[in-house]
Amino acid sequence: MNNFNKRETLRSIPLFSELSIEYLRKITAVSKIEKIPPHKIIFTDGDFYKGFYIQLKGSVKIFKTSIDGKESVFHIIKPFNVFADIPLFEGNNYPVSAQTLEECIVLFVPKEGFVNLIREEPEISLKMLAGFAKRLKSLITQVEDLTSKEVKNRLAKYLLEEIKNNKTENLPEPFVKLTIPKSTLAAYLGTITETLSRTFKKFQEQEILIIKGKSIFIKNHVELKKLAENCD
Amino acid sequence: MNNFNKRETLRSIPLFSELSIEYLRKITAVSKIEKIPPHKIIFTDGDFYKGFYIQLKGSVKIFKTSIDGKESVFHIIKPFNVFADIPLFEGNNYPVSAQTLEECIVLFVPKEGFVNLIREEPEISLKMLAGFAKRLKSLITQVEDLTSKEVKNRLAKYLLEEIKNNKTENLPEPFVKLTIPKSTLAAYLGTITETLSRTFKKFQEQEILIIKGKSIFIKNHVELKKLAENCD
DNA sequence: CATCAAATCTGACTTAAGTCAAAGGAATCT
DNA sequence: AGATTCCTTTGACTTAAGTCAGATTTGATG
Repeated sequence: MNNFNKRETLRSIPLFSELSIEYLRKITAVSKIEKIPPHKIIFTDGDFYKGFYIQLKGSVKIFKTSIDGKESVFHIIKPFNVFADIPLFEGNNYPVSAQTLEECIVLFVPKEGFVNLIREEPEISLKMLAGFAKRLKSLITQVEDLTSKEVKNRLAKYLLEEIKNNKTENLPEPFVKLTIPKSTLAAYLGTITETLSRTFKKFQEQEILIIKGKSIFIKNHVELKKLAENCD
Repeated sequence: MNNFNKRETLRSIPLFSELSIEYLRKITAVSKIEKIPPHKIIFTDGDFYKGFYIQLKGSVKIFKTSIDGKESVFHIIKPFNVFADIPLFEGNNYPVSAQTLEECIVLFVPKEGFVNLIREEPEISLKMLAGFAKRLKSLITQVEDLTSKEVKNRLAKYLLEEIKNNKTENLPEPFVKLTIPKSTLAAYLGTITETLSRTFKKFQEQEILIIKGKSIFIKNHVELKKLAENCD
């Protein structure tokens, strides 16, 4: 499908990179490359668990909606990251929901037999443990930020991370292109759209940044860094 | 040391329960049972990583202190749980701090060679993956609660969980004995002592519970459940 | 390109929860 | 026991951020 040769693709995924040909074949035999349209729900919190995904193109929102309709966003999945792997080891249902933010290409790996594969190929479990460890750290940071920082600090931190991801930090004027809707960003920062909008406005008034459409140009990198570290 | 025979103790820890005698011996050879006095810092965020711990007796607070002195509590470790295992797979330093809340007995396992052991005994990595998966879920819930619930809801939820843990839920009057100081509970709920104190007061005024010293008697279990689910 | 719907912004208002300061209570130690 | 220190509670005040309602912009679609 598309430009995605399956064998080649699997090789380039860190999780599988050191797998023997034999096991690689086993996985290609059962896994499926899927193209998913934008804004499509991939699975919902509580659905029966079928398997996990490896993101190849586009981004996916991992979230949960509470009884009263409030949405919490835990992760924005970018290419080559794995998602929905927790239930391989805990529980029989998806603990969260996933929705594409744009058109996505993913590799779906059904759970059947995968745990046995892990048992046989210790390198995979070490890679998975490393992946889990990384995510645990990121969630710890998220909890810490939610309890000890204000929205302006969390937004500043997010923007700095995006600048790093896009490698524009050393430009005279670093910038960020918003790839997710503001409503999703708000939920990811643990707030609502109105508050996010007001925070952006404040930043513009203080001449920290300028917004043009989906692009945000950083005017005062130093001040943004101060805000991200909570020393304002 | 004490009533803790090392071999016996290791057997009773889920993580190691299915280990062959040979490996059990390897671990007992390097691991150490330690008695730690109350309120002692075991390690601090940023310290060079030496190994992980298995809680045998007492409870330990896993936390982080921000630049401006605010404390976030991520976990209260109870017996037979593992802590400080993340850096085995990610980074060279402890990402959080740990402090005993009372006198504790722990088993310390130095990192040296442990990762190799995992490589050789796939059952251990599966157990660790399961442990990580469980903690990821708990942190996801924590993030969700912090973003979508108020202090009263989070406190109600905590109390219900404690009732379950102490198995007093089916008594005519369920109760909880606070094993941690209120300041720690406040940080765990993502708030401060003053707010926690006021919330307890409100609950008493609404006759949901009665506090006598360190004991909390639940008068209105139904109402507490409603609060925990955010339908008040 | 005109129209509709969705996303975003703005203003007025409310409120949960934080800050600061001070008073009780409980625990610990000679 | 008495004193010191720590923990918890209470009151008065401030503020960040949520709610609600309406305006504006943007994007999609025929």
